[in-house]
Amino acid sequence: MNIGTVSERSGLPAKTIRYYEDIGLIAPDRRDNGYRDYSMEDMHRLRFLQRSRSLGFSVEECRQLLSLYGDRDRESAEVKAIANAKLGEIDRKIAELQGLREMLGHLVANCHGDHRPECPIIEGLSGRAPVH
Amino acid sequence: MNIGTVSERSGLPAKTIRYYEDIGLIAPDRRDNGYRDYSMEDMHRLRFLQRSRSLGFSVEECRQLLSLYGDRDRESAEVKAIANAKLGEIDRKIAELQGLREMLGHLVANCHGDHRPECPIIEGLSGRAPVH
DNA sequence: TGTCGGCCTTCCAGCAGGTGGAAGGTCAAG
DNA sequence: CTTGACCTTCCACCTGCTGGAAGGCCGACA
Repeated sequence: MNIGTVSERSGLPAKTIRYYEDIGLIAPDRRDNGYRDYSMEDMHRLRFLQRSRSLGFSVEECRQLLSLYGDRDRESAEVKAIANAKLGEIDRKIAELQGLREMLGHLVANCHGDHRPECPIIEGLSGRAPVH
Repeated sequence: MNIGTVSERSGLPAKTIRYYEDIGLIAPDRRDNGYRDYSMEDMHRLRFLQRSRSLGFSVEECRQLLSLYGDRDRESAEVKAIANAKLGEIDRKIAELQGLREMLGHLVANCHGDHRPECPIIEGLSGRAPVH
C-alpha cells in the first residue's frame, strides 16, 4: 500500500505517518522506486496510533502501548497501569479547567460589557480586586 | 527592581520574563551595568500576564488584554468579548476531555489488569473491538 | 513518443510557549 | 581579593506535528 492509501484508511495525514517513521514508531518496506510500502500489519499499527493519540496518550506512551500491543506475553496489568495514569491526568486537567471556568465566568458575569471603561475582568486580571 | 525580584513577586520564571520582553510584551529600563530595571508598572503588567496566562489566555490574547489594560478609553464590551470567547473554548475543552474520560474509563473498567495478556484496552485501541 | 496531473521522495523551516545550558560580566560580603 | 549569587546574551531543545520547495515516478491520453 502506498502512503496515500494508508493515510486515508488510518485517518492520519501522510506527513504525520512519515513523522512517525522518523521517530521510529513504524518501519514500512520500500519499493525499488523508493516509495514506502505498507503491510496490513503496518496499517493496524497506524490505526492503533491514531486511536491512542486521539485518546490523549502522548507519543511516548503510544510507543509503550504499541510495544505491548505487539507482545504476546504482555500482562494486561501493565497496559491498565498506563491507561489508569492517563485517566488520572485527564481528571486533573478537567478539574483545572473547571476551576478556570469558574473564575473566568465570575469575572465575565460581573462585567457590564458596554461602552464604559470600567471592567471587573481587567481589574480581576490585574490583581487589584482579587477573585477567589 | 532586578529580574530576580520581579520573578519572585510576579510568580514568573526569569527566563519567561526575558522571553516576554523578546516578544514585545514588556520593555523594562536598563541600568548602566546592563541589568534590567523593572518599575512597579512593569510589575503590574507581569502579574497581569501571569494571571491571564494561568487563566488560559494565549500569549496573543494577553497582548490584546494588556493593551486594553493600559487603555483609559477602552470599552468594557471589548474585554468581555475576548473573555467570553475564551470561556467558550474552555467549555469545549472540558466537554472534549469528558468524552475522552468516558471512553478510556470504559476500557479500563473492562480490563482485568492481571498477569494474563488478554486486554480490552489494547483491543479497543487496535479497533478490533470498537468502543462507542 | 511526449506530456500532464497526481502521486511520491527528501529536506528545511516554523508554530506555541517556553526551558536548559554555556560562557562570561557584576556585585556585595567576608 | 576571592567567592558565590546574581545578571547578561546566545543558541539549542522540547512536543507533535505542518507547510513548502525542489525534484522523481507513474498511468492515462493524444
